[in-house]
Amino acid sequence: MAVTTAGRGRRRAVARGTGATLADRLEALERQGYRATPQRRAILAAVLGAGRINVSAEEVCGRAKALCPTVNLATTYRTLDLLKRLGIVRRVTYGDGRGVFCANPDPHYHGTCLQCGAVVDLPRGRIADVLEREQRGLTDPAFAVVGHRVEFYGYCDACRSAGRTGAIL
Amino acid sequence: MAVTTAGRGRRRAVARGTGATLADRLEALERQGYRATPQRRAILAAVLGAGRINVSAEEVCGRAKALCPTVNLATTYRTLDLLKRLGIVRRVTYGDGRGVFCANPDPHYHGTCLQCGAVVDLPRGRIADVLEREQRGLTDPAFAVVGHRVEFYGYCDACRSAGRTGAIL
DNA sequence: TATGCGTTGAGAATGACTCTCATCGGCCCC
DNA sequence: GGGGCCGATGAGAGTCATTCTCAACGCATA
Repeated sequence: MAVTTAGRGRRRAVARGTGATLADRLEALERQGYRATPQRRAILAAVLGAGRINVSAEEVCGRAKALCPTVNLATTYRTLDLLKRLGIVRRVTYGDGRGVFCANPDPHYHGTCLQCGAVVDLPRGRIADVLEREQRGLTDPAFAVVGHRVEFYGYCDACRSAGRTGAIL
Repeated sequence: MAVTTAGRGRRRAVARGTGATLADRLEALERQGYRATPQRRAILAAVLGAGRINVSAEEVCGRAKALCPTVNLATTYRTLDLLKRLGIVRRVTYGDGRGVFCANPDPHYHGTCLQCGAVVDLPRGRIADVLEREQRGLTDPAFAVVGHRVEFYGYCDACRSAGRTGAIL
């Protein structure tokens, strides 16, 4: 993975994240010995094209089809799984169990819209530091904590703009 | 274990939080106008009997069958959904999308075992206060936060005891 | 007892995801 | 250039968790 200078000021050494372009990620794929086929390019471009909004496998397939008509749903799942294993994309799970994919491989949190179910990337900010500190102090005889994931509930921009904020938590 | 209408003689199944017993919850069910049928009693007892370990619908069905042999998987899902709507049980989703149910209706966090996938209730402790304070300060133009959920990763007691702690995050 | 309706079991349907298998198509060696 | 190897693909079947449908059951009330 080509490490860009974009994340220089960050403490974490994972600079492949927000700064990594489509080309960077395709290069990473090839460096691991996998072919950058037209289908894989289209699928990766589809995930990247969604920006901060996380997309389902079916959505990725639809978007990828517009770029490469031969893309198939099975190939989409296979490719997303491959990209996930290589750390190029992440998979998160909706409250209802549906999986969505995001192109931001850096640790971050997610916001799930209570109204439309959209999953949006959120910056970790100070919360991560606080949680990591607290997590070390969390001593429970029944469970040894090694990491955490936070999911925020709320309303996405589109639903708020449309005045749809009535769903209950 | 027989399904009794009152928790007579039994220790409280869930002594934390509200301290609601099986009898309390059945009463809540009836107060809302629903019948406390043998199947529903068995299903509720099955969830309560799991204690701090959260159980899948299939597991609940299996445990409930031991108490009331006529319990069916469809009835289990229906009843769990009803109990969830009444706030008597909670449903949380595994990382892989599978749903598990817990009898603790109070807000709390969950620990998912990286090795065996078990989901364990964890106390919120100081983390909740810290997160709620931070959450109010989280101003993002794309998302309005109203609540949060934390999932910790780690190793459950059984896996640690057996030395199975090799799974990667 | 009769009636109404909430609840049930069985099994089909659904939706997300995974697997299988024949085929395609780069790449390497001759 | 030709042939073989093997990774990658599309189509469709299979799996798994969950939900829906529908006829039958059984409790409560009249």
